[in-house]
Amino acid sequence: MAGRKAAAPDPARSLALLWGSHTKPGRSGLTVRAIVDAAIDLADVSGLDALSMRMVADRLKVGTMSLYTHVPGKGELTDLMFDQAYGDLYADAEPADQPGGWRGALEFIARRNWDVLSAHPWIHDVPTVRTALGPNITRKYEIELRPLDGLGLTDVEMDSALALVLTHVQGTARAGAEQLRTQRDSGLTDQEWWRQISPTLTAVMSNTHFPLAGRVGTAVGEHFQSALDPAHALTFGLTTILDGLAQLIEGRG
Amino acid sequence: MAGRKAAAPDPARSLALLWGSHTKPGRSGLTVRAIVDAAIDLADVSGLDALSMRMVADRLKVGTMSLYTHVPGKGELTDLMFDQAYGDLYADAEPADQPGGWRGALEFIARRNWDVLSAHPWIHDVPTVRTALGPNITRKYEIELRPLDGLGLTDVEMDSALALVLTHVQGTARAGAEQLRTQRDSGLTDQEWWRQISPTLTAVMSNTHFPLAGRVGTAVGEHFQSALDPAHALTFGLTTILDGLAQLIEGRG
DNA sequence: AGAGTGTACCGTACATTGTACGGCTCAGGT
DNA sequence: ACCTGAGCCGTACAATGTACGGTACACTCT
Repeated sequence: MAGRKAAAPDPARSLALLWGSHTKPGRSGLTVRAIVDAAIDLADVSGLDALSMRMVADRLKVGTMSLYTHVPGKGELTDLMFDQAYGDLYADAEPADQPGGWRGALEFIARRNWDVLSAHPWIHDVPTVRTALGPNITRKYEIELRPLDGLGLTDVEMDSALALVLTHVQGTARAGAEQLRTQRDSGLTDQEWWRQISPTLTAVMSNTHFPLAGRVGTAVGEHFQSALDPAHALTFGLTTILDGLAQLIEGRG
Repeated sequence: MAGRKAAAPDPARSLALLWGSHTKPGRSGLTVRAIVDAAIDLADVSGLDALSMRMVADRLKVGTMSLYTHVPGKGELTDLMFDQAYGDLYADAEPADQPGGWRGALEFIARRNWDVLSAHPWIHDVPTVRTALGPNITRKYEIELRPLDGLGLTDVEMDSALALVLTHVQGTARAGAEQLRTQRDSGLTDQEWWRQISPTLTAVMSNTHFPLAGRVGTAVGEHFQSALDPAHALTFGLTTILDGLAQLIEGRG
C-alpha cells in the first residue's frame, strides 16, 4: 500500500457510521450510502487493491477529497462495504426454516455465504476480526446461531460449530477467487497454463521424482480439468464436517 | 498497490528460479538465496505489504535496482519466499512415521503447518494457486499424501481430504494472524478494546436486540477472554473433520 | 433583506510504492 | 591493452491515500 499509511480505522468512528442512518444528503447529493454502493460496485469488478478513492469519486462525479467529508478514510470505507455486502443475505429465507434440521440449515448457511463471497470476492481482503460489529453482521450471527440452539450443545460449542463451517466456506471460496483472478490476469485457463509450463517443469525436476504427488496430481487434474475444483472442495468438506458434527450432537442428544 | 502494476509473475521464469541452484554470487556477493532470506526476515516482522524492494536492498546494502538483476520483480520474489518458507517443514520427522495411524499423521500435518503459518504470517497474503510448484512445496505434497495412501480412498479423495485439513488450518491461522496484527496495530488487547467500544455499542444498538447473539457472544468472550481463540478453533475443527473422515474411511476399509 | 457562520466540497501537495530506462564499472577473454 | 557482456545502480515516473488550506453554498439571526 502506498501513500500515508492508511491509518488503522478508528473503532468508535466506524461504529457510529455503521449504525448510523446514512441518509442525510449533502448539498451535492453525496451520501455515505452512495459512496459505499459505488465502492462495492467497483470492487466487485476490480478487487480491493485496485479500488482507489479517486475511482470512487470519479464514479460519483465529485472531487476526490469530498469523500472524506462523509467517510474518515479507506479503512472505514471497507468496514462499511463489508457490512453492507451482507445486507440481504437472509432477506427472503432463514436457515432455521429450511428442511433437514440443523444439517439442512447449515448447508443453507454454507451455500448463502458461498454466494456472497462469489459475488464480492474482495471480502477476502477485508481485515475483519474486530470490525465485524455492524448491524448486518450482527443480525447474520443471530440468525445463523438459531438452528444450533436447543440441540444440547453449549454456547461455546454452538459458536465453534458455526465458525468451523464458515471458515471452511471462506477458505474454499478464497481459493476459488484466487483461481479466477489468476485466470483473468494471465488470460490463460488452468489447462492452457499447464500445457505451457509442463515441458519446463518436467525438464527442471527430471532428476528428482515424486511418485505419489505425480499420481494423485494427475488424477485430480484429469478429473476436474484443473488443479482444484472449489465447488467440489466445498461439498466434500461440508459433508465431512457435518458428519463430524453429527457425532458431537448425537453424543449430547 | 502503487507504482507499475506489479505485473503478474512470469510462470516459466518463476519455475526456473524456483528449481535453480541460487548459488552463483555476483560481484558484490549478491545471491537469489540471500535476497529471499532477507525478504523473509523483513516480512516476518512487518508483513508483506510493508515489505518493499527498497527495504530488502537496504538490508543487503546494495542499490534497489540491483535486486532486479537476480529477481524479475516482487511477484516472483514472493513466490520464492513462499517455497522457501516450507523448506524444512518435515526435515526432522515425517507424518507417516507418527503414531496414531492416518489420524495421528493428519494431526501432525496440521500442527506443523500451523507452526509455519504462525512463524510467517505473510504467507496468507501470497497468491498461491498456480505458483505452488517449487521443489519444497512439491515435496511437501508428496510427504503429506503418504499417510493417506492405502486406506481405500481414491486418488481424488486423498487430495480432497488433505486439502480439507490444510484449508482448515490456513483459515484458523489466518484469523489468528489478523487478531495479532490488529492488537499490535492498535496497541489494545481484545479486552481493552472491548471495554473501550462497549458503551458506544450498547448505546447505538439500544433499540434492536439480538438475544442469541448476545448470549453466545458473551459466553465465548468470558470463556476465552476474546471474541475468538484460534488454538481452540484449530483443535475443535480438526477433531470434527477427522471424525468425519473416519466415517468415510471406515466405509471403504 | 443583509450579514454572519458552519459545513460541504475540492485543488494541490507530498511521501511512498514498483519498476523502466539508460549509464557506469568491473571481470575475464582475446 | 582492449573489448565485451553482465552486475550494479541513480534517476524518473505513474499511482496511491490523505493532510492542508481554501472556496462556496445553505442556513440562522438580526
